[in-house]
Formats: sequence, structure tokens, C-alpha cells
Amino acid sequence: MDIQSSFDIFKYLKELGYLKELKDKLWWPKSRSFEVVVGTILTQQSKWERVEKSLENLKQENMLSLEKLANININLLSTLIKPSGFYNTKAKRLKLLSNNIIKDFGSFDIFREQVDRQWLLLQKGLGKESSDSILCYACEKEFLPVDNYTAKLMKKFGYEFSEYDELREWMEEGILSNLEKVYVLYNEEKSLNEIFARFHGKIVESGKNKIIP
DNA sequence: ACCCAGGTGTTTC
DNA sequence: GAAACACATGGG
Repeated sequence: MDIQSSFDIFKYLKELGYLKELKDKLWWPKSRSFEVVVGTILTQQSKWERVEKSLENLKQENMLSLEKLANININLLSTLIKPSGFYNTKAKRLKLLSNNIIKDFGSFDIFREQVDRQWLLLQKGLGKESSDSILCYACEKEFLPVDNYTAKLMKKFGYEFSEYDELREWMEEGILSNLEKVYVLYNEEKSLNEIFARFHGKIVESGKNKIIP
């Protein structure tokens, strides 16, 4: 298979017909909500099923909101997110991040509108992938997150990058320079954010399910 | 028993 | 800079 750009991967995954019906059209469960922010930290080096368990625990205790997490007892938070691992570290970072969002933006809605990558990268616990995931799935900005699955997938086709941003820019550029073709593949009109969001989702799902040998 | 998962921060050369 | 290590659970 001849892969010239990320668009060829996009087309290939599209042709597989995988990930057709999504509960959430942006792929990430409860996209646009504060849950995405919580999920990005919880899912680090963990399985999504374990994250769902933690999210359930938080919901059960009525703690799954920006205001509640900003003021939660740290030991309680650790206990509730135990299923997704690294719970002491993640608890500290989640609480601090919630406080910083309130301090610098006042509300989650303002945060969604005004936050930028630079602010996110300054937060303890948010690296490039988590920051881009928040921008893409919580804030609906035009960012294409890349992860280990993306790197592994591209390596299979002979493309390797030493830096996260090099891979991300190459992935974004392949789509941006083939936008007309992308729109032909979709019946309905989609925003660039939605295209990036679903593309990343497909890559993750195809990686998780090992559909590409 | 070992390996991995929708990474990140710190320490050390 | 880049490599090595810590953070931790639970399923295959």
C-alpha cells in the first residue's frame, strides 16, 4: 500500500467502514463537557474501561463537576479514581487543574472559549497529547491530537518522527492539503474540528482493536 | 508471570 | 537533549 500523506491513512480507515456509528459525533464520550478534561488525565497510560469506572465513581458521589473537583478532599478523590491507576498523582493534578481553571477563567464555558495550548501546557499533568485532546474534544478547536497509536501506525507505513509536534503537523498537513477530497468522502458537511476529532478517534480504535496487521 | 494501556514529570548523564 | 525512572491498576 502506497501511503503519501496522512490523507491516504484517512481514506484507508474510512474505507474499512470502521467506527461508523458513534454515540458522540466527535468520538470522545461526552465531548464538549468538563468530563473530557477529567478523562484526558485519567486515561494517561490507562485503559478507557478503567477510566469509565473512575468516572462512574465520581458521578456516584456527585463529584464530576469543575466546582466539586476544585474543592474535593484529596484522599476521597484518590480513592474514587483508583481504578485508572497512578491515582495519587492524578488526583493532585486534577484538583489543581480544576482550581486553576476557576482562578484564570471563572467557569468552564469561558475556559472552553478562551483557553489556548500555551496555558494548558503550563498545567501539571497536561502534556502535548492531553492538551491537544482538550482543545479538540472539549473546546472544539482545530487541533489533531496524536498518540502512541498514531506513531505506531505511521511507523508501519514507513514514517517515523522524533518529535510529537512533527508528527502532529505532518498529520494535520496531510488532511489540510486534501480538504476537497476529504469532503467528497463525507456525504454531509463537517467542520475541520469534527474531521480531526473523528480521524483521531478512528486511529485509536483501529489501534486498540488491532485491525491493521 | 509478564506485558500493556487514548502519558507526564523528574532526575541523571 | 535524550535516556531512565516513577507513578499503579487490572485484564489478557
